[in-house]
Amino acid sequence: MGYPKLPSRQENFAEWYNQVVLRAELADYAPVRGCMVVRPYGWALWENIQKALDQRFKATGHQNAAFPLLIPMSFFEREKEHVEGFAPELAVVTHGGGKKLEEPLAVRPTSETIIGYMWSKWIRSYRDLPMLLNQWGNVVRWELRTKLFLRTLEFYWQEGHTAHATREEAEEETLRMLRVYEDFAVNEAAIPVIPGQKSESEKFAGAVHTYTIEAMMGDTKALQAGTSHFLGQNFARAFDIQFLDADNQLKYVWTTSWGLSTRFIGAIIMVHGDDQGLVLPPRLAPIQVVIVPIWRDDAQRSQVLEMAQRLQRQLGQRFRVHLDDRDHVTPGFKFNDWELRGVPVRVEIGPRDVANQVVTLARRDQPGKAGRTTAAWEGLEDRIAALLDDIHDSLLRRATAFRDAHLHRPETYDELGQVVQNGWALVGWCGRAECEARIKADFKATNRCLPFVEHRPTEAPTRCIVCGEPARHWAIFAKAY
RNA sequence: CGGGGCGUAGCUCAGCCCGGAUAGAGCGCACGGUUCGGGUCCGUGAGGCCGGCGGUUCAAAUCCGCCCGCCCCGACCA
Repeated sequence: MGYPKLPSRQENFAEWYNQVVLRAELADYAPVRGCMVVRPYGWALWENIQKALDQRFKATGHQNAAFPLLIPMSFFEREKEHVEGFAPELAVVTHGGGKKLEEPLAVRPTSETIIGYMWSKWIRSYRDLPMLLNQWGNVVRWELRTKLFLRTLEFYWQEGHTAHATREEAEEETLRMLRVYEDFAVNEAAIPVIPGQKSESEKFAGAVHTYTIEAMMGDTKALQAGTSHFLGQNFARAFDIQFLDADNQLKYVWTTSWGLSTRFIGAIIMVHGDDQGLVLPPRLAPIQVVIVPIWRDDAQRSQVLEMAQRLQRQLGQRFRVHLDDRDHVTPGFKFNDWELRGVPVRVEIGPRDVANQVVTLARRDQPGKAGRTTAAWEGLEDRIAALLDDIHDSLLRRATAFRDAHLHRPETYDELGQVVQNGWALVGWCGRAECEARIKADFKATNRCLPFVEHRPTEAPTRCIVCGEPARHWAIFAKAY
């Protein structure tokens, strides 16, 4: 009978997710609780994410660097809110080389402190600014409840860190990078996101304010898919990062940080996946085109394989192509297998196709007969290029329609409670933490963000959905990962 | 850390209540053949310290105690 079917997304979304990750061989559980191994297919996806982001970071003037994994414990105590936020989830090295260390070392949960420390040595003059750095690396946060990709004790990410001479410049940078994330999410991952500002209670520990891109998963829960923080002078003061400005005055720098992690892979899975498994956005898919040859006997086998290999070479010039020439599994098995792995386009070639100088194209976003067409060898590359773009567009359209269909504007507190059971609520909010806390306590929904202007109603909000006092913001409340 | 559940083959599980001899099934894996346009079929085979430690007993996967680990729900979170 082969493999058991995946649980459907409808019946058990959480289990569907786990099974997809494991069976598509994106990742596996590591021997330590809460840690994961990213398998080659998952890592290839991450590498494509890295490329797409890194290119954007370079284009906006950033350089990559690498700061160490181990940070003196005392660094975390220099910024009050930062230590309060991160102390509970620090992993600490107390011994080295068989001896107890004089000062324990924290395994970085994020690198503001060590980078701040280094900057205090490097930055002397306004001519040294802006300092625009990024690092690709891993961090450790001792989370209590973990889930593959979404929340693991160790995760991979990029963290950008910048220092500026003025507040305005730093604020601009914070928003610029949020928009870079938005552009990446939409144009590479086909994930529609709502950019916005985090409330006081949801912002990063040590930030003046935090911006986020929020994405709706297939079960309507929200996922913070990327964040950008304006850190003000908090870390500059904590680490004494001062520069001599053009006016000969000694000033503290203004800093930012922004990050996007392997969690984003979880977003890709949960936004696009279907009951057959993964559906990867074409621009990030490790394999964009898989060729499945079909034959009956040895004569057909050699004929079809030869053509399949030619196609592989030809298409390989423009796309990431894989030829599945395994001869111990049937074509039907391969169809299911590659659908599970989310490959956007499948090229089937059998004896009939060879005779007619055509192939059968199957698009992953439309499983079954609906997504199948016949295409001539002539001009196949252009045909596939157009198909990949079309798949990207339709994934984005589908995800946007889904999100909009589940983004509601409840009028009453009770309605809010209803709506967040299966969607997001866009409501007026007075800005007080008590009201946020009450929604969380009553409905398990949190304040995801105060959406930017293009994502809020044109009119001003009237009353806070909770207390009825005059509203100061439009806010999105939702259950979240 | 509080509440609930579960640890037997790579995976999913049966056996445990009511102790008994070489511990089973399906899938997966290996080999041979067959098949190949939607998860082929048949045969042969490999694979287990029954989570760990201790106790009860002539005898423990099975009964008792302690420990460890995992999953789900809460508190915490990229």
